[in-house]
Amino acid sequence: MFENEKPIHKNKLNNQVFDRLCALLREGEFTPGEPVRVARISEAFGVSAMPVREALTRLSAVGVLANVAGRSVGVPTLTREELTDLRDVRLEIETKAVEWAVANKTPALLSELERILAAMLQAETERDIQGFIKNNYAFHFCLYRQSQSPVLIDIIDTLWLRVSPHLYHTDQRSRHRISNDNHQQIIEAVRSGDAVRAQAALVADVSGSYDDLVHALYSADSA
Amino acid sequence: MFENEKPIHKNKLNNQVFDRLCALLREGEFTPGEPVRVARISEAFGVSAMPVREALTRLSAVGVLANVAGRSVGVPTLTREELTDLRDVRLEIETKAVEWAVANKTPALLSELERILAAMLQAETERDIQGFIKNNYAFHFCLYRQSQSPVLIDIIDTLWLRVSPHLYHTDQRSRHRISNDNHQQIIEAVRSGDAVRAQAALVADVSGSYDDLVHALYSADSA
DNA sequence: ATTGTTGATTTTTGATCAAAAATCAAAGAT
DNA sequence: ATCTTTGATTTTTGATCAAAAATCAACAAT
Repeated sequence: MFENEKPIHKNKLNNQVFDRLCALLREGEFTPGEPVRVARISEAFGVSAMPVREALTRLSAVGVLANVAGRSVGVPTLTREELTDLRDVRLEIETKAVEWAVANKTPALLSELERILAAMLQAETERDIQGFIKNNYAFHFCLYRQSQSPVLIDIIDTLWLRVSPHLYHTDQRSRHRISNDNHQQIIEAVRSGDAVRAQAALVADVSGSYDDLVHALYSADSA
Repeated sequence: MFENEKPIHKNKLNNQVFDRLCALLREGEFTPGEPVRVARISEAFGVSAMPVREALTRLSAVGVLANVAGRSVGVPTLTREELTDLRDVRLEIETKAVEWAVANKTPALLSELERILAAMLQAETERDIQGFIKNNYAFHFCLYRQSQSPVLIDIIDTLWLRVSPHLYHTDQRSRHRISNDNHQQIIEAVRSGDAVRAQAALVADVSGSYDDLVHALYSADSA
C-alpha cells in the first residue's frame, strides 16, 4: 500500500530556478555566446543570488552552459565540428531509444503520440512557434520515455538542452512542415512495430534540423 | 601562432575539490547509501564549505550523487533494475565509442594500449588493486578517446562515475584475470580493424563485471 | 511494551559579505 | 595615431552567518 505515492512537492528555491532556466533554454531565450549573469537572473526571478548560482552550476556540470570568452558562463557558441558531434551522438542514442520504445509499445502510447501530433499540426497552421516547440519536445520524449530507460532518457534530455538554444536562429516554417511529416511516419512505423522505419524517420528529423542550422550559421552571408 | 596554447590552469578551489572527489569515487572510497556531508569533506580537504558544496552540486547534477533516504546526498544504492539499465546503456554507448575508435585507429593508439595492458597485467600479478583500477580506467578511456567524440566521451565518463562506487564490493581477483583477457582481445581486434570483435570483447568485459556485481549484491547470503 | 509526540541537535539551504579575478575604458608613451 | 599600461568597475569565487528542514532520542500515552 502507498507504493505509488510520490513525495509532496518540497520545492527548494534552486530547483524552481533550475526548472525555469531549462524552460527558457528550450524556448531559445538564451543567445549563444552571451554571458549569463547571476545578478540579472536573481533580480529577474526575485530570489537571492544563491539559488541562481546553484542552478547555473548544475547547468554547467552537464555542459549546457560553459565558459564563454574565458569569463562568465553562458550557452557556448558551437563550432561546426561540435555541432556535428552532437548530431552524431544524438542520432545514435535517440535511435536506440526509439528501438527500445518500439519494443515496449502500447496502445496508450500511440494515442498519446497522435494527440501530440495533432497539436503540432495545429500549431503549424496557426504559426504558433512556442506551441510547436513545446509539443515537439512532448512528442519526442513521450516516445523516448517508452524506452523505459531512465538513464538513456536523462542523457537525451541534457543533449536537447545543449542543442535547443541553437535551433532557433533557423528558418522555422518549412522545417516544421517537414518535421511533421517525419513525426507522422514515426507514428505509423511504431504502430506497425517497424523499429527500422521509425529510426529512419527520426534520423531524417534530427539530421534535417541540423542541416538547416549549419546552413543558417555557416552559409555565405554569415560573418 | 599560439593557436595550440592551452590556458594556464586557473585551478579554482571547487575544481580541485571536484577532481579529488571524482578520484575517490573511482577508487571506491564512497559507500553507497552513506550520506556525504559537506562538513566532513571540507575539514578533510582543509577548505571552506563553499567549494565543497559546489562540487557536490555538480556531482548531483550528473546523477553521480543523489538524495539517499530522503535526507542528504550520497552515492545512491541501486536496485537491480537500475544496475541493469546502466549496463544496457553502457553497452550501447561504449560499443559505439569502440566502433568509432577503430575507424580512427593509429599505431600510436595501439602501442599506448599495449603499454597500459602491460601495467594491468603487472598490477594483477602484484595484487595491486589500486593500480589495476587506475590502469583499467586508462585503458578504456584511451580507447574511447580515439572515437574523437567529446560528447560521447563525456557521457561515458559520467556513466563510469556512477557505477564505479558499486564495483568494489565484488570478488576482485578472478574478475581481473578475465578482464585482462578481454583487454588483450580488444587490442588484437583493434589492430586488425575488426570493430565487431572489439565490441564483443568489450561487451564481455562490461557484462562480466555487471554479473559479478549483481551476484555479490543479490545472491542468497545478502540481506 | 509499543506507538506517537515532542524537543534538542545536526545538516542543508538561502542570504550576505569580502576578496580575487576579469573587463573595459581612459591616459600615457613611443 | 597606435599600442601598452594602468586603474576603476563589474562579476565571479569563497567565507561566514541565519533560517529552515530533518534526524534522533527521550519521554509520554494508550
